[in-house]
Amino acid sequence: MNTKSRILDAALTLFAEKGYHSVSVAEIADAVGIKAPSLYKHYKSKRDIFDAILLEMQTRYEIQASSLNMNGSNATVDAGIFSSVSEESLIQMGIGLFTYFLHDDYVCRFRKMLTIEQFHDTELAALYTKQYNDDPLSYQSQIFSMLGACGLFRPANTDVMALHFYAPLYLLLTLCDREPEQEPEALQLLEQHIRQFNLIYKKENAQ
Amino acid sequence: MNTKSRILDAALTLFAEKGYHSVSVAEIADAVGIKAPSLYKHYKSKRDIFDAILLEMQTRYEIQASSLNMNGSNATVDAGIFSSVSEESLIQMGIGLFTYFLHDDYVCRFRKMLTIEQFHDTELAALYTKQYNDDPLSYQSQIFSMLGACGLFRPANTDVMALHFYAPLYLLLTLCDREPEQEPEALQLLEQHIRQFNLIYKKENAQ
DNA sequence: CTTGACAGCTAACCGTTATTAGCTTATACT
DNA sequence: AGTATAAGCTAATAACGGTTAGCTGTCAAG
Repeated sequence: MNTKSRILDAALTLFAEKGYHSVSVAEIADAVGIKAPSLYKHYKSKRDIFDAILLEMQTRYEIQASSLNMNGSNATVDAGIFSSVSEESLIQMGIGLFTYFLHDDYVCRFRKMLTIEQFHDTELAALYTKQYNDDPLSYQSQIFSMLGACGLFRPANTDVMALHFYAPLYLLLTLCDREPEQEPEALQLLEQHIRQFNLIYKKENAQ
Repeated sequence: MNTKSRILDAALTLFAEKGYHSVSVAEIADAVGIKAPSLYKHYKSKRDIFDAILLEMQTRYEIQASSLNMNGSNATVDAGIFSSVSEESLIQMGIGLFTYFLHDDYVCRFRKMLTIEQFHDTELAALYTKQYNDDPLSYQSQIFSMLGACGLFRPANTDVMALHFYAPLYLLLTLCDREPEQEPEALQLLEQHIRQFNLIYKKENAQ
């Protein structure tokens, strides 16, 4: 990996732990293994590094999201995948989403950074809300409306269903960001949550 | 209000918006209407101000929590209150908890500050987890286990029930911290959530 | 009236911070 | 070979950070 992206990587790690202001450029340089002034050969200011992280992560997210059709309007989730939806496949979806969010190194550090910086700037606040509230919720909502149309789930307000499905996931995710050692309990609770969710919303006669 | 507590108040406001490190003592002094060195007549360091906020808010919380019996072990929630539990009373409980968390000025600013500082220090992380995850969840769990014992709710894993009830509340709360103008939609969604929750878990023959 | 504590001020200090200037070296291109 | 560009370095700068010293005025207690 070249120096320019190693700087980004080191900066992201530090920003995620202590926040933008609490990290000095010397610290970032140290983590990369160069001296502070050398950073300026690659980025024109400290703020520029932050902005580059933002840009990088945003494009990364959009690629990921559009490949999953998680982006707002044009919903074309393949209903075929869920035509034979089972409890296990729902659990797999939940745990998959959860562990991706939790273990992808970049995603994880970026989320922590946004968490710390969200009140500084309305742009960052909007970004956080989009990535960790609005997009996942509308994605889930679409899935449940399809499952409802297929007759697999009871008819119900799909926005609320999405909230019921996603909010526990979100809570446990932010918990594990804070206390990584609680991950096993969190995973167990997550599985119980999805099982109970399935029990509650699934039509008795379905499958 | 005397200067000493006005300093605490101003500092909390600033820390909640920008985080500890991004706020200078000059800024705090400015907000109070004095010069920076005068602060040192009341607190011996910047860190001391932060610690005073922590102490103040922690005792405030413990008073509030013990009056609601939200504190961990000794659960003696008065089951009588819920002996005639209705959908409306459940909604009132949820919205009451929500608006208290959201509108109490001190509670709100302190939560934001903890959100920003949670990754700095394991003590702060533990405090956040206690106040916004563990305590509310175990409180709700106790309530639901009582309601289950009364035969008003279907038997189910009460920890998961608590998660189902509280997690949406938590998500919407952190959303409103970030985007206060979304409060009306959040409140509406919250009410729908509780209504659906009630519909799902309540025994059909109850009442 | 005197004294002493309190709470404010200005000036100064010293460490840290982001950033710039200018030098050196190595690599790539002509 | 010669030259230009890239990427590192050291040294320096200017601003800002928290903090201390020391002065002034106020006000209550003796």
